[in-house]
Amino acid sequence: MRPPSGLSPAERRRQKVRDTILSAAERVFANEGVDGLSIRRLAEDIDYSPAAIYKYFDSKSSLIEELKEAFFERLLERMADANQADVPIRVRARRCCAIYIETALERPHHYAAAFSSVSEFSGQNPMNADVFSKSHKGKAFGNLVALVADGQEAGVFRSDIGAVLAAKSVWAAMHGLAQLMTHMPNFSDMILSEDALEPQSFIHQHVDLVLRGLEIQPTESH
Amino acid sequence: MRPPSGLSPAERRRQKVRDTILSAAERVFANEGVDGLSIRRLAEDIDYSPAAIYKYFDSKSSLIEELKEAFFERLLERMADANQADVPIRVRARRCCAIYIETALERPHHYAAAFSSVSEFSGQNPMNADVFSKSHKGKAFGNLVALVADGQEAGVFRSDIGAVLAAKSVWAAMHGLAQLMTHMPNFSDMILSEDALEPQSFIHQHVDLVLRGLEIQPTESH
DNA sequence: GAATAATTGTGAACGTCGTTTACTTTTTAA
DNA sequence: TTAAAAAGTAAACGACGTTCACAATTATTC
Repeated sequence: MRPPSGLSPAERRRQKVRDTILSAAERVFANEGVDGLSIRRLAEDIDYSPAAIYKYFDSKSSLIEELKEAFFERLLERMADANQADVPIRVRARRCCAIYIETALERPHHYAAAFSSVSEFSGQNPMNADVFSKSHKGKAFGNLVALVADGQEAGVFRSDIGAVLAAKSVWAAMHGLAQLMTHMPNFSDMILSEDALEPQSFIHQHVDLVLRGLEIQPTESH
Repeated sequence: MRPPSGLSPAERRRQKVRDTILSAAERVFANEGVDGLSIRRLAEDIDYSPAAIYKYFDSKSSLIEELKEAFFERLLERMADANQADVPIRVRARRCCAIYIETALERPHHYAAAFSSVSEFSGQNPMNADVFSKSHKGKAFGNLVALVADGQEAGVFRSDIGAVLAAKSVWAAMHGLAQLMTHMPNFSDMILSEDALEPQSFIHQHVDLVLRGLEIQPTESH
């Protein structure tokens, strides 16, 4: 019934409005974060009434959820690019970790929002693991686990720790630096003032220190 | 003029009301976080009008600031306790790191709030470093730097990285795990389900992995 | 084509919030 | 006792997310 393009004109028109809303939200959110983004302001920006937004999104939080997912899609792509099979595992791992932090720093508000709510894990719903592994965030973590497993098989990484657990440690270490650099004004400043080191160099040093803890024969830093 | 106790009756009465507000806020905040804490609700809890709170605190955020500072005071104490000079540096460092994460996990909302706002560092105000080093958070970091320096002098930690930079790496790594465990429902769940490891054991493994990267002669894990 | 149904958009309202203002009551100081 | 300062309040302001009843538009069916 529908033309080969797959979308009816009505559906296309709807998508267009949806995208207008999303990109207006993206613009505000990237600059001012979740506090600067209000449905009413968004509506004014795109010349709609506030109520109109609710024909396209269930709630403000679900709108933001889409922004976050788009960010993690980008993050996943960038990490996949950095993970070329023909380069040594040690280098590959370092590149992936560094690109993770750098991407987070490019969009600090997105990254912060993704880890903003404290989970109240009252009842453990077993489905959560599934929805996680299908999100971009989950896929990025899956790639990291595979990377660690590769390194273990190659005899470069310690095998006395499970690949999943090791990946979690690495992730946590990278996440922590990204979070601190975006959330603490002093943190990056202190780096420059007291130690005369570029932020990027510090990222690499951090990545190196953490991965060194995972490697069997630690490389002498050069 | 004033009695030896140092505080006039009026001042004591004022302190008492202030404490009433603070402890009511603490109770709500610890259980429900910043979203559950509203000035109006707080006022109702302690049978005052909302406007009354503003005779004791400039704003909601400055009230929360006090809750956070109290938490970091506690954190500082706990880390100082774990840092006994007579125990080997390797163990001391591991204990300090573990207690940091565990304390964060005990009060996830406090910990999250302390790192919730993304800094917009438009103009770098040079005073920030000073106010930081005088906060409990800053003092805790100062202790960590001293700990790292100790280890370097003892020939246990690598000296090719500045003590401040190394301390930042370690802090970031610990912070990351605390943050992920409190913010991601899956994270701790996955640990148990897929790897059958207690959260506490995972914390120690993480600490060990990171500190291993800082040590000259990596200890074989036992 | 006209009639019907579904979708899209709106203004006004509800209940929430942090905060301020003008005012009264209580406590302190002279 | 009287003047000044502090503590406490009701009411309002402006902003927020969200819902509801309703008008306008578009799509579907006879």
